Amino acid sequence: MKAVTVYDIAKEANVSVATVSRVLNNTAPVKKETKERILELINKYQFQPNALARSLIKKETGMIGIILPDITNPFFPEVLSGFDQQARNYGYTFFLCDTMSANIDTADQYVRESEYLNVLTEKQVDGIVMLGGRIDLAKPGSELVSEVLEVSKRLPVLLINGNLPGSFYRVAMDERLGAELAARHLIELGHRDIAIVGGYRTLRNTIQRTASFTKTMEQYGLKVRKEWVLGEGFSVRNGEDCIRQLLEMPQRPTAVLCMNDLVAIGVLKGATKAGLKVPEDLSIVGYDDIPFASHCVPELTSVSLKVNELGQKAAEILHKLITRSKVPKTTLLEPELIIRESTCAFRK
Amino acid sequence: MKAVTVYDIAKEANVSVATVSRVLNNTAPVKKETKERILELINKYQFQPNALARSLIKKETGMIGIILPDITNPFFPEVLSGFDQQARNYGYTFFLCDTMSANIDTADQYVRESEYLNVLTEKQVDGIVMLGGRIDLAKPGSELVSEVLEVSKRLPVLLINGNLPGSFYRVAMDERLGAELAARHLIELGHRDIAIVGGYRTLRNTIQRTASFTKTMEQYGLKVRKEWVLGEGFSVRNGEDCIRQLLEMPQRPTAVLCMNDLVAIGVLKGATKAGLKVPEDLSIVGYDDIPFASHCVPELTSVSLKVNELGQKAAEILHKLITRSKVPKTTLLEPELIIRESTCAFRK
DNA sequence: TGGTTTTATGAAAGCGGTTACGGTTTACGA
DNA sequence: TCGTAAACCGTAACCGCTTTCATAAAACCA
Repeated sequence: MKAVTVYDIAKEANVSVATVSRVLNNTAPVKKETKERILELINKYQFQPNALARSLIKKETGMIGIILPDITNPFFPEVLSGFDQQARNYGYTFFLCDTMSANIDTADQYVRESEYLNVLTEKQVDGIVMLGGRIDLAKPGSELVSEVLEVSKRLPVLLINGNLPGSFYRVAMDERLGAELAARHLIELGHRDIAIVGGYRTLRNTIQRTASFTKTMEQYGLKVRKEWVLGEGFSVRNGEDCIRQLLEMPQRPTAVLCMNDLVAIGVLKGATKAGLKVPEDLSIVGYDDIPFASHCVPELTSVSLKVNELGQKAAEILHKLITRSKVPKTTLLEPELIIRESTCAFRK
Repeated sequence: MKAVTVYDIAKEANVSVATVSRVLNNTAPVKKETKERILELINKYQFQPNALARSLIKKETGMIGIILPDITNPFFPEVLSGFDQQARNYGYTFFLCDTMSANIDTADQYVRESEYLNVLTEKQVDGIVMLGGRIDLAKPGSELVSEVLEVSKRLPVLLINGNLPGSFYRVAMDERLGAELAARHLIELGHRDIAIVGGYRTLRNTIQRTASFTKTMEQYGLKVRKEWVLGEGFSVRNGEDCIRQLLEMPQRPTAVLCMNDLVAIGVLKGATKAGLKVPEDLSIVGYDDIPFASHCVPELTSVSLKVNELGQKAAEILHKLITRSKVPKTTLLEPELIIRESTCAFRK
């Protein structure tokens, strides 16, 4: 069944394709009865203009690409949801590009990001959002970075929570503030012995949070023990590993700051299994405030990134970039500490 | 900065665009040295063929649309992940179309599905997957159904877990088997008083599971109390509501089958808060086996839909449809009961 | 060696829209 | 009544690629 085109409509309406196009786009005045005749035919044949042809000449597609490492991590759907809410208002549709589904190693993931960058530009997307993944870890001058830089010359690229300030447009959370809020909260509850677990020691957010947390502690005259800063990863499993290690130490912390909620859940799980009561024996602060944070037992105190808002903001900024509005290189959002049940005052 | 085109390459290589196209697609023999010269230029200018132009004439885009209600529900990312793993092998990129982000009411959602159907066909996607949402609830003959039917005349449409067998291609879990497995498990643990909570009474999966569960019970000479079949929804909140209601009844069940894991988590949460021990005082079986099911305390016994596999299968089938291979109208996958810690033998 | 196939390439016609340009009408004010 | 601006509409070029058709040269075969 061949699809109907503007030519079919034009012929049957006894007008030129130009006129059809004009009523389609409301781009020039058309006589009322002509317009109605055309509209009727459009309706009759359920005519749908071919977006490819239109985009080809208009040089805009209304398509955006989002590259992220793993849609299975609940953090990302939340960002996506916010992004979608906002992007929809601008009429964008987006490609979801998952670079990690199916547990592949990071080298492969590097290739994936690169591949997607290619596919997306070939498909002529209006803009690209990169979220997490290798680009967050990449060093200035690395191959991936220069590739992204190259792409961003051709079309808007926005990093969410990305690294390398200055080189790229990015929207991110104020990591320092988040860690500071967590630190203040625990310190004010009377905790002195606090561990920091999870994350990657080479990742910007982990570094910044750790630094800020330490700094805040120091402002209160407290120290963070080196051996209590541990973990390499963002998974539940990682949290379980960490708490096991911590509980084996001669000196145990009374509170733990986790680099994300999955890790926090792991810690919670591990601690509970080891017979500890949370929060009485151990206070836990998560990070990200994913939806499940409020569904744990006990409900998790967590630094809320207002992730949804992050997504919304990203869509807003990307749209500005696409429409060539002035946009600051970096936009920071303020996190908020959501105090729930997994933290309480330290009791001797 | 204007993008480089086949013409630019052709001119500089002293050949026609046809030849460039031929080396690009390996579609006809080209003299070796000519080919090399062209390849070099392609590399030199980082030439990327415009996919729009190509798709316009080839009548295939390598793009797929996935319409789902709420990416924030962890069930969907898991399907997506599986879908992606497989779709990638075929070279597809996909649009994520969320019809519910931002908590809108269902009427609005109806419009969204319809809108996306339009947008996707205009963008000339090669196929569409519909997953959950209104189409699952729609009655034969309803406006949405006839619309989807109309679309599916033009391009392959695949329903995951969809309703209306016969009318559409669909891949789904064997709901009857899942409920049967859960029933058997609980019955063999000695439970006699079992509640069924969550879901929507008008939804196929809820109906089928309830029927199958009831039937299995009857095979053992047991009955399901009417007042213990309750709940309208798939949220944690809904689970909490249900368990509260159940605990207020004079007769309490000793086990609960939940229509998904979110509901199960709600039940777990509510029961724990009410001072019950899970599983000693109450056995809970979830449904879906989302990743978090294994992260709860206690870890959740759940009917595993092997959701990832569902996604993979969907991609496989959609690809077959796109390439016009023979495909059965309905494909059923077998669920599996994952026994963890939230169920145990009934003790008087 | 002459005929046939295969290789190698270009010219040009699309794919399905949008839009610049130009030519008629019609409307309107003086 | 006439001049000018606005309304209305068609022709044709163009977006960037693929593909058919035709042609010429090279390779193969008897």
